[in-house]
Amino acid sequence: MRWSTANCTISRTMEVLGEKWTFHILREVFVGIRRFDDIRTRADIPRQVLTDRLAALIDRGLLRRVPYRLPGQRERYEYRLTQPGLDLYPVLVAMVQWGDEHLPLDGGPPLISQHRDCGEEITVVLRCAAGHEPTPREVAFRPGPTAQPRIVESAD
Amino acid sequence: MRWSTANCTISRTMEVLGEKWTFHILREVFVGIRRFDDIRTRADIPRQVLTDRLAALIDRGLLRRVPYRLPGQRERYEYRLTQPGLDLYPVLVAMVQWGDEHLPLDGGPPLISQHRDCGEEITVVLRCAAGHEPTPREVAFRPGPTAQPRIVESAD
DNA sequence: TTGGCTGAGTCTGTCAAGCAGACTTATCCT
DNA sequence: AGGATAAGTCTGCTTGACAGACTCAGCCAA
Repeated sequence: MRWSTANCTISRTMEVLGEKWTFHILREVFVGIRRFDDIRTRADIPRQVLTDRLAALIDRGLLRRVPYRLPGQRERYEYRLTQPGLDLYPVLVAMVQWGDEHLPLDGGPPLISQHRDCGEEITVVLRCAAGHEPTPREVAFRPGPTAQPRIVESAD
Repeated sequence: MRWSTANCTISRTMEVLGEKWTFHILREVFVGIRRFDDIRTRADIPRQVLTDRLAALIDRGLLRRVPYRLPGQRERYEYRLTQPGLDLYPVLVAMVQWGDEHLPLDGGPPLISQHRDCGEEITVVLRCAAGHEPTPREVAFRPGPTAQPRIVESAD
């Protein structure tokens, strides 16, 4: 394949999600842990790093700060998912699914995602526009409209 | 929630996939780029880092080294996905899907995944065991069998 | 009204990791 | 013998991760 990957979607996505603690933070927020110290102590993230990552996630529009106030406390902020953040759900579920299969714990998974309405467990499946559900081997990548021919440096 | 995340599947998965260049490398291998220098120049990864990541991915069982020989060249090795590696396909597709939606390029995506048999585009969908296809908001996490009560340090 | 508590940070110094650029190695071809 | 090539290793600089201490704002109780 003679296509550049300079503008690849994976690269652009990893710009936003690619740093070490990002998914840990998103996991916490997804399960309902929204406050700085709760996230920090549960995920065991260094303060500085958490500060930086939260700022980046807000900057990128995946989280937003929402004021809250505990009785007898001053107003503080908690972190909630925006719609773009919520849309990462399939990524999280796919990762958990992979981890539960390939890095299993004795006794079963520590965390299960379920359909709120019926309580049944949730998985991700691959599906093509024609309704088939291919296995990974039945899938291929092809260049899209904005694929760029790769620039090969000429010898000089 | 008073559950520890010390053994969370996301943590265990990120141990394997969480470093900066890992997904870039997997992307290359998924699209059929399997050789050291091809991966390095296309993804623009420092040599040292690529060496380290490939070794880690082999160590974790996501890639394997396969000997090959170009005409008039000595035998070398290329890197191919193992079954656990191939099983990451839904994660990659979910990430690409998210990126194409939330970090779009003018003119459309640079890379499209398609069903090999029918050529139709592939997406991931969330589905529960009862056959529903919930949106992210209709989904919840709950502790599984190996969830551990969180240890809260007592003040002393 | 002073002093302490709490959540959410910032500051500082150390140490590991990322990275670029040069060098190495093994094999093949001419 | 000399050159080409793929796949590395080596060296040194720079950036980021991290722990531990410090800060800051508002609230409360004495």
